[in-house]
Amino acid sequence: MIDDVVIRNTDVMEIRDLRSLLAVVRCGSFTAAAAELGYTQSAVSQQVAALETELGHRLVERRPVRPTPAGARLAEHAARILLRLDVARSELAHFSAKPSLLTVAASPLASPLVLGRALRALSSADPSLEVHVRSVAPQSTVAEVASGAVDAALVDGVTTPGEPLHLADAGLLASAPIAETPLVVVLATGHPLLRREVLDLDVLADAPWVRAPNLVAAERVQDLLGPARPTGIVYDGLDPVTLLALVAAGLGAALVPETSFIRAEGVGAVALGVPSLIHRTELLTLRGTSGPKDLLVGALRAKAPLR
Amino acid sequence: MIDDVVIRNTDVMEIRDLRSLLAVVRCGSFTAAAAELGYTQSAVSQQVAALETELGHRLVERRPVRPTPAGARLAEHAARILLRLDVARSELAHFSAKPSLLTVAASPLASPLVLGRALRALSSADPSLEVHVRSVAPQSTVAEVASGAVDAALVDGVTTPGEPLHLADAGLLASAPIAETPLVVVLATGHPLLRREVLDLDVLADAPWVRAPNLVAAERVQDLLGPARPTGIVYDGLDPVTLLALVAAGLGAALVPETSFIRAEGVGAVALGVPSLIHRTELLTLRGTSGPKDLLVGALRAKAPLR
DNA sequence: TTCCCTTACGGAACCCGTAAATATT
DNA sequence: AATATTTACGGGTTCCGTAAGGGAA
Repeated sequence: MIDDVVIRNTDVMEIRDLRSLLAVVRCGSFTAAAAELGYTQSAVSQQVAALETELGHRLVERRPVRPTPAGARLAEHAARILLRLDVARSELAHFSAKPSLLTVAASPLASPLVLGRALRALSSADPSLEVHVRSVAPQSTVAEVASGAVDAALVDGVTTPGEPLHLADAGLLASAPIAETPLVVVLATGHPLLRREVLDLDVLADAPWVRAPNLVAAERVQDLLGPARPTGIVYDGLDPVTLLALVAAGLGAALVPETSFIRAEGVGAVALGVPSLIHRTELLTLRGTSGPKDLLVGALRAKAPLR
Repeated sequence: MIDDVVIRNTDVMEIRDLRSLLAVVRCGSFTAAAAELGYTQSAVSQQVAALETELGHRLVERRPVRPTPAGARLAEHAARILLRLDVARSELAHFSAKPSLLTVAASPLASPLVLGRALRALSSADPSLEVHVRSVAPQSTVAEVASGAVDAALVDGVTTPGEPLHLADAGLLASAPIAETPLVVVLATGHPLLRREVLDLDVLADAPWVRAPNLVAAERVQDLLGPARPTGIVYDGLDPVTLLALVAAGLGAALVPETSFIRAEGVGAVALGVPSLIHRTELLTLRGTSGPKDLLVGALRAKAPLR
């Protein structure tokens, strides 16, 4: 009759609640988050409310649903925790099964020629090994490896020479350097800038760009371009040939790794005159597990220009 | 009547279970882990059993209680997840409160002179600011900051010149370099090796050591010494003067940062002839929060020899 | 009104503690 | 036999779903 009220299991934050918070923050909606999680809106609402009372902070503003600073920070932690849980589960799964199937993801511009040569060496070494390769956007390679959807992933990105890409928490996944390639600016044939030997970024700051976030994650480039938003269009696909076609059509410039492999009608390339920027390829795998992926790691390191 | 058996919430691993697993692995005993967690042995047993069935792997061997490879790996993940949860909670706590009390932890050999000068500058700049300083072993500084027990921590360790100490997951805590100091070997006065200009490690490999893991975390040194276990005694305290007294008593050599501050009767020092090893001090704080600790960061960076 | 989140409430599942059983030294 | 973990079982709590309530566009 008195206050036999039990506030709440003021225990530690639990994974369930953190996952719901993250879904709400990402979806911008309780309803959508619930659908994604397989709960009712009510359940998600209660979970977030429980977190908020437990922590004593409002985590998301409602109408519109938008994270508070505290909520955004907590969601960031939650994302890393959930990623680590994925990795943990995937690693455990590999403790028992050891199939003769090797699944590889590769971002489209991640040194496909090196991958090709390595896989060829692999097949001739062990013809019974079945290999599956899939193209994914660089942003999703970490999740693919972490969830165990693939055994290994080739990723590429823009960084400074010798500097790793820092794709996940240090030590969460194993990453091996594979290649570093100069960056070039591709332009439509006949573009006046093509006459130059090298191109500096400030020359290109005002030029229209064809941005392809799924092909070249270019935050580093944007940083150097300064606060000025690059003009131009966005190509959201995964196909380098389409990107080059858009450039050839005169829609703007694009930044790609120099590779003698990709040639296209109607485009020309000029070296990028920014020595601190380079295109780098790395191989991501789970740590502390063994399997057919180790063969790939070995073959790639053998073929790799790096080290 | 039939099989209305509900196997178990095959959901995600939950924090509670992971924490119990970690406690069991660390304690080497279900009973001790339960006591530490405030549960009964039975509860801990059930939690670990639940994890094992959910993941389909035996995680700890019983009698004696010892983690399997899979369990050890999972416990490692669990430790990092729990640390991140601590950080998250501490950060959230700082989103509201902003007291005029600054609490600092420092490992004993972490450039105490620099800290002193910085704190003096701080006090004269803001006399109303109350400052508490506490000495802790270097191994526990991360936990102190993560749990919010202190606002900042000065840590020292042995590393390679220019190389950070890598004390936590990258980006989990903010770390600022403060100082790098050469390492010296201290020996009892009259020791024949004191006549040399520099000492190489192989000369010292067979010599007796006074190891002080709470003063100089020396895994890096052990690595270089090779598989041969150093002989000698272990000093488990936090007091450099006691360490020097043990050395002066002739119990063995010790490795400490060169500092004109600490002088003791009966010991002499020789430079360590291993240029790849250096003593480094860093300052750890929470990220994304502000408070009186920012003043300390500023004052230390101003006084710091580095950068 | 409509949409979306919150609150109320009830039932089912979960989780931990007590206690008996079992295994190892 | 003593110590330590597992299993059985019961009670209290938590948690989610249904459904009603409320506020903003």
